Amino acid sequence: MQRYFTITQLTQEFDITTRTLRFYEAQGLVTPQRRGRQRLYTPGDRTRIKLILRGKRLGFSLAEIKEMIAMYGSAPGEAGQLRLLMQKIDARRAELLEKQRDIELTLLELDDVEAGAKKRMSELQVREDTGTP
Amino acid sequence: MQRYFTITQLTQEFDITTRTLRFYEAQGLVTPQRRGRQRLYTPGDRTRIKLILRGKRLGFSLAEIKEMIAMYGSAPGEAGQLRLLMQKIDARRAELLEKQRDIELTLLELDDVEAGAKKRMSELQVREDTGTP
DNA sequence: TTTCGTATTGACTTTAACGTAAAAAGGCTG
DNA sequence: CAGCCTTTTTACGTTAAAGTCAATACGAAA
Repeated sequence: MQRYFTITQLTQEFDITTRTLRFYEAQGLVTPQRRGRQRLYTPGDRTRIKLILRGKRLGFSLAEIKEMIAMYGSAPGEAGQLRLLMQKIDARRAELLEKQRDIELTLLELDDVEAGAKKRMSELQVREDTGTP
Repeated sequence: MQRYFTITQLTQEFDITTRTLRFYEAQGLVTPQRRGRQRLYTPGDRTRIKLILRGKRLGFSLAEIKEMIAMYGSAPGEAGQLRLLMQKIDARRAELLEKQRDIELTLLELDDVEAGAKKRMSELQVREDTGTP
């Protein structure tokens, strides 16, 4: 079981560059430990990186992703803070649900385009079979 | 029934700026007609704008969105082109399905965070009730 | 016709998210 | 210890997607 990951290990695993990971660190999205000057990433850091990349795939900005990650690790807090947290959760959830609908619509449209393409393919096939020019 | 939309009508409907619409036009994503110098958007243009914004919400770049819109309106074409089109469709679909999984995971995590927050809220409530500091 | 408000065009600026290049610092390998 | 490789730091460059600003231009109203 591996305690730490080097920066190059992670860049290879996730297909990103060292520049990217250092940039994320500069933005406060990950804070790897150091052995001397070298960065050492814990499994926890690795998980955060996964979260970041997932957020990016969904079109969130690094600032938004930072906020979401902060939500995950939010301390207990008092009533007001908890209410604020729950508001943020609701807002994010609404966004994600909208994205879900967007995806469904787009998938349906892709189905349509594909159906049309298949139909035209089969028509071409018929012409080949019958020798129609 | 309205034949044309002005640029400001559309900016108000979609909460974007005129600069944005002109930029999309410069990128070849929409091509409104002109009356003199003034832009006139057809319902079809309006639909394309909707598609663009949907694509943006899903994190696609304008270049990708342009490609997808081109797929929708692609001419019949010959067998090779149709096969290429279907490959593109498959690739997009795969991307969208990945985004769907990403969303599901994120929603589950939000549920977790919310559950934790609710629990802490109720604990605070108990302390209030019992007068515990 | 002057004026007012809205549109257009072009140029320049900005922001996020990295890319690229240069210089110095370890660290291991023979 | 010299040579080589990787890593780090610093600084500047780049790209996409607009924002901002200035100079008109147009159409309608007064």
